[in-house]
Amino acid sequence: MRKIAESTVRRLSLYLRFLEEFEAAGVATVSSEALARRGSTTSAQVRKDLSFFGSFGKRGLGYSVPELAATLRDILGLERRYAVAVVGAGKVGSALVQYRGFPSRGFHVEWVYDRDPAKIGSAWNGLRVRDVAGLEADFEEVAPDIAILAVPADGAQAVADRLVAAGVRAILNFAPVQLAVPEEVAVKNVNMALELETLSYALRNR
Amino acid sequence: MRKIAESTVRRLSLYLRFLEEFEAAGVATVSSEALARRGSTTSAQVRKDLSFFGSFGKRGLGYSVPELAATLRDILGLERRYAVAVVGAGKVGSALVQYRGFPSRGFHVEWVYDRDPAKIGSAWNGLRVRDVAGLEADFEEVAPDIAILAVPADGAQAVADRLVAAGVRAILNFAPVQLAVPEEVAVKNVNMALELETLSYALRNR
DNA sequence: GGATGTGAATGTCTTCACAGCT
DNA sequence: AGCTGTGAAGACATTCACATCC
Repeated sequence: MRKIAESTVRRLSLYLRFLEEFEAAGVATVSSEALARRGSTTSAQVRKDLSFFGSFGKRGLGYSVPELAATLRDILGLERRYAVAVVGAGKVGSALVQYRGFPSRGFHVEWVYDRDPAKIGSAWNGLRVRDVAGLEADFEEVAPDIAILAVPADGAQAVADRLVAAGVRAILNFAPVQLAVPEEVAVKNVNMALELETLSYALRNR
Repeated sequence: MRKIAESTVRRLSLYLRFLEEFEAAGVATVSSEALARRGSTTSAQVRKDLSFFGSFGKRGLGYSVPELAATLRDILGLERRYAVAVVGAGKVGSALVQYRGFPSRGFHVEWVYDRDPAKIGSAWNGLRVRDVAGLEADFEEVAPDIAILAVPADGAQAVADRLVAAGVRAILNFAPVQLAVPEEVAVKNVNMALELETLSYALRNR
């Protein structure tokens, strides 16, 4: 398949959200124009984004809401279940473990790790916090599909190395460091200070 | 000033981080090539990013680490202090209130709001959780420079409207909704489910 | 009639490559 | 000699505009 831009994938993900809203509101079909308005983009952008993957609409009519939603779920790989491990049982980890938006989209946190003996063994939203030292042993049979890294900056690379060695192929990284990983591993960084800094720049230049 | 791409601003923010690391390590000058390696980009990209704002290096030598760091702080508007309000005292709000990376970069959380009477009045990291109903009154004299919106999706737009009316010009939005705000207000969205979905897509297509 | 799907045009971002300064 | 700063080229993304189909 031709390489698809990250920005396109993000928009598809947004479109799916809007479609789910339309579906909940009982709307049966939707035009590229309506989707565009909802996501502050243009109808041409919507159609172009979809056209990379096929043609899913009916001319003169628009798109069937449930059909397009199913198609997008398929494109994004959301028809399946993902087992997720959260490493780092601090405040960020805590927020992620009980984040409501995850299970409904197929992301299920099944492991929580920390290295602090005071936290290990405690129950978190029905999950026992495990010792990060046992990570490799735990993943011997089943590794998580996705690991969420929510440890302090200084330990992040070491944990990432171990996750990769244990078979993890996707990491959502909350630590403010640039992880070095083999190219077959997908990494997405979320850096809150950096987001605030882009706001700072925006404030200054308007 | 010419309009600068968001991607450029994000990279500048990263470069600043790397410069601070170099500074801590006692490195006095750095080449565009060294910065590029650190941030997995190219030396041409680094130089081009900087060139939008001026010329800060010495040919044959590179950039003075402390000087370039100061320049970037200036460009990003980080030489000043930002007063931040967090609205929504759930797990995400909690993580943000005590996030270590903020104060060192000039972002100071000074207000925390919720609408749950059980939470209002409790102390959070030295801050009293306030009733969101009193937001307008609290901001009459001084409004926060930046508001972080960490409330559930259904209440987010209403709170955003009130924040804007109260004078807030920048919002970091954690609610999974597309906020409608006047164009003079800067909004950055952080959507964790969406990040996982881009990982899902990446996993599927490799 | 009305909205899609898509080449072509335009606009934006990144990379190249080298003149010019230290 | 080494590395910056920058026009020009190239790659990529968005928008236009219209033929096509329901």
